[in-house]
Amino acid sequence: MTKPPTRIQKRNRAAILTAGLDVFSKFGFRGSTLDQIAAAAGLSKPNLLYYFPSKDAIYTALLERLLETWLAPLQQMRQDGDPVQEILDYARRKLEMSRDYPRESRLFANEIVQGAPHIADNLSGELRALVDEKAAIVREWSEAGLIADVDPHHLIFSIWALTQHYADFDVQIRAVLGTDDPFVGAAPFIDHVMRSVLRA
Amino acid sequence: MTKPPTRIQKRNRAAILTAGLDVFSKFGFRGSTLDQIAAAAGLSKPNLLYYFPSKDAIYTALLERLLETWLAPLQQMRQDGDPVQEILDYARRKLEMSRDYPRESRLFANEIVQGAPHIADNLSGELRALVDEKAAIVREWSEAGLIADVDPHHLIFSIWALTQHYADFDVQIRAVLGTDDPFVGAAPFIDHVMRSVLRA
DNA sequence: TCTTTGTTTGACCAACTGGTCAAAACAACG
DNA sequence: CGTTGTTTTGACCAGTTGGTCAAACAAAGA
Repeated sequence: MTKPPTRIQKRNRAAILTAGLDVFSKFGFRGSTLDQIAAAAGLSKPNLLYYFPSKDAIYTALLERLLETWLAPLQQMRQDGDPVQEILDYARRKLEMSRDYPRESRLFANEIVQGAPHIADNLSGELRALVDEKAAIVREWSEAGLIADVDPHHLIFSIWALTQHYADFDVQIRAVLGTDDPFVGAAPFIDHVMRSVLRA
Repeated sequence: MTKPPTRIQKRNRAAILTAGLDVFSKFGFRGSTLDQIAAAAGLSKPNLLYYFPSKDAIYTALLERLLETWLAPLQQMRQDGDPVQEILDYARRKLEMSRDYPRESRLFANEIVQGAPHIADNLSGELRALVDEKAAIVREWSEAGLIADVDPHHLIFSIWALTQHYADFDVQIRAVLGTDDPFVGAAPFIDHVMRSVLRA
């Protein structure tokens, strides 16, 4: 029987997670220090460790919370509905995620690029199952001649790649474009790409 | 007047750079330790520091060497030549880079995702100039009606995203596909994407 | 008020990290 | 061989890092 969290617990846990997201997404797991996170959360380091047992626990909590929302855009893709529009909408939702949650995107990118040591199970479990399920739907659309004959898995990968790139490689894009907002022009371009690819 | 490197110097410097590439690409700059690199190179830590003055120097040397080869695929794109084929070939070369040099790709990805602290100058300098130059060529092709009317910068970004994704998110792709080789099927898919997008 | 429970902190620790240094070991060459 | 320059190493150091702990401090209910 676990006790309900007090006001202070709620506030401080939230502050720590926000601070952790800030720091971990910028420097990766090993590149981040408890002192940095504590400072960002406005707490002392021992106080931090009063709420979370370890650095790893903060990181893991963040990843778990992230994975929930991370798969939502794909989950919303429905078999009943206009195929092209469904895929276009998925790509749009995914791009919006990159735009609205770039820190989450980079946290995820850091984790994956470094070999996904904390979430390997999830990738070959939950994620794989979801992707396989949706890929089957796309395949049916293909076979029914409703969209072009494309590999469903690679189609999904291409949406991940195209959308996450704008959040993860943010610095590079801004440097090349010379703009402050890396997303300018991205939405119509990706829309055009997906439309072209799906055209039967 | 700098002396020419001895045999031993050549061998050890090369071993250190290889080891550094292995380690840095896996764990990022801060996540890697001199002990790891020394062990991977088969040297003691002080011996490592006999050849390179600091951890930073190894990392910087790697990045510099990398940037040279990293831009080559884009540099090879020529204005005289079939537009669609030139862009297709660029995408193909870029994908081959990801397949043949995944460690380099991840080293680069780690650096960029974490804000490119070591190569920010390069991005807004050399890289931007090259991209702008090639984007101008693509724009001319568009305006001449030789390819579809697409934003040249985003076209280049999409090639980066689509190709690098297979090296950088390697673990995720392998987990979802259940294969050992993340690149299976990637080449024809990307080819199809680019052809569709460029079709006028 | 007193007591209980929850919160915060300063001082501390052991392990690790990047880096130094002097001395030893080795290689090259006359 | 002996000398000279190169390479390697063990011992060491100061700063950082994740984490502990007892004690001080606040909240809140009885």
